[in-house]
Amino acid sequence: MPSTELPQQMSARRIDRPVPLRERVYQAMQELIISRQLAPGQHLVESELAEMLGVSRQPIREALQLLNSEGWVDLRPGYGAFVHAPTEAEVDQLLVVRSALEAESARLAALNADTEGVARLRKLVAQGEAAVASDDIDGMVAANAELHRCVTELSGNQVLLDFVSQVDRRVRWYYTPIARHRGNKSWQEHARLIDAIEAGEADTAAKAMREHTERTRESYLEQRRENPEPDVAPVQVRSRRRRTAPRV
Amino acid sequence: MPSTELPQQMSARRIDRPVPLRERVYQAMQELIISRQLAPGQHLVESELAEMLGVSRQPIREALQLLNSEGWVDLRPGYGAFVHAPTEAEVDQLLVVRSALEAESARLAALNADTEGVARLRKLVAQGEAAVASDDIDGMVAANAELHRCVTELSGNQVLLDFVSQVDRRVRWYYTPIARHRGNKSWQEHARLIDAIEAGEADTAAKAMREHTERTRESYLEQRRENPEPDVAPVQVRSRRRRTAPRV
DNA sequence: ATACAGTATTCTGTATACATAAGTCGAGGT
DNA sequence: ACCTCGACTTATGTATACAGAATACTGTAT
Repeated sequence: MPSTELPQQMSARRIDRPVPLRERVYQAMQELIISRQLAPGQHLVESELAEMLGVSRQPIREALQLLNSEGWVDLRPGYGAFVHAPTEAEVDQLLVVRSALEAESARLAALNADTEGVARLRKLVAQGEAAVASDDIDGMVAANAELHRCVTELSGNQVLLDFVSQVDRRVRWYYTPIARHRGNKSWQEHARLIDAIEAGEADTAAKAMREHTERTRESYLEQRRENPEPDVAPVQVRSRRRRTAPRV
Repeated sequence: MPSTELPQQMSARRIDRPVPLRERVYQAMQELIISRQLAPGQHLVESELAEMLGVSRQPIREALQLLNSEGWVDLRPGYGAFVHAPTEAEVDQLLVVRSALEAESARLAALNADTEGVARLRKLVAQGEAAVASDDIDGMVAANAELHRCVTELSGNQVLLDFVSQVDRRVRWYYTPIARHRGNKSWQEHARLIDAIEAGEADTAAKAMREHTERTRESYLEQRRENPEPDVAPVQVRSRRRRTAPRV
């Protein structure tokens, strides 16, 4: 198994606080999963992970608890941890949840956002359109993610932000191999959304966001059907290697 | 610190699977928190919990990870775990999230529910009304919880059910000391909701649920203001006992 | 009396070690 | 050839032990 570096320091963190290994492990594993280095369905052996990341089993176990609670891995008691393999139904369901939460975000943002907040949104739209114009796909995706996050922040509801963030990370994972599409259209929808937020029209904003996310969802499902990459390793139960060590 | 029994076996569980201690600890601690035996703001010392529950620190730590990720306790790295002390703002925000998620549940239930599902809902309403009639408060609360859960189940969206369940447990915690009120009115609203679900009127159902939960939320906040029990122990930093052991 | 600095203690973070349950492989019988 | 039973292997579950960080206390000086 390849060795991997643990992130030295996490970003938004109190100064000089040594970040516990479990958090670095959590972060590292999440990225390994997103990047498919740990494939869906794969059996995660604690001792292998420990060796791979250069830590003991304990921080691994604690990180696995978190990853499990957020739907990244499945834990079978007494058996082990497995990278979660989302089914198409589950992806769809998750996108529905996101849609509902983001619509609520938009509604609240319309009620709460001040002019400064709207300005932030406008700026992000400009960034996104610029990225589209220059065919900068990563920039497009980044601007999109930030825009959605910004709307949720402007809702002023921290709990909502927590939930949306959680959902979003999972969606982005499922989404990763696909992503890039629906460029221009999407930004037009964004503009309309922000108009509603600026005008303080809660219902309009919610509706705009819902239609926007619904369209994203449809487009996602469509793409996925054309490109049935994901649940390739559906029931791969165990990656048991040879029983006995290979003798030289 | 008083000693406490760990639940011997959990309910919905594969047969003969020994439930890991971490899950029993998680369950036990959640109940200790809900029942206020562990008060908001209280510093949870791992070794004390371990002794109290008769296990080692490791399962305690793993349970704390879960409890943290679900908002029951706060972890300060290098310092310790504290029972989360929800502020009024947070409770409000959580209720908003629940409102949004349950409205979505109702919408989907209207689209998905079959006659058998509607029958289940009707039966629960009957139970609730019976409980109201006989002044059986616990029965009322239970029927109410089951009804809401049932609606979410009928949505056919498992992911949504997971999220709603999580939110619900937290809400119920905040709610515990208050609960009992708004009896009859609430059940009338339920009936209207179910009518909409039966008729397959998604928007009406969603609206009914939203209004219902909004009203519950207002009533909750009102009650809380009259009865400002919760964040009593807001900043109690540490429950350090004596420095040196008391000599006899 | 108050502020500061040093010291002591407690707790967390992490690693190691052992017990147990789950699963796999192989042999033997039908 | 297939199925069943049994032993073995492996990984998880749990406990214990140790190092280090954070905090609270105490004593002293101003």
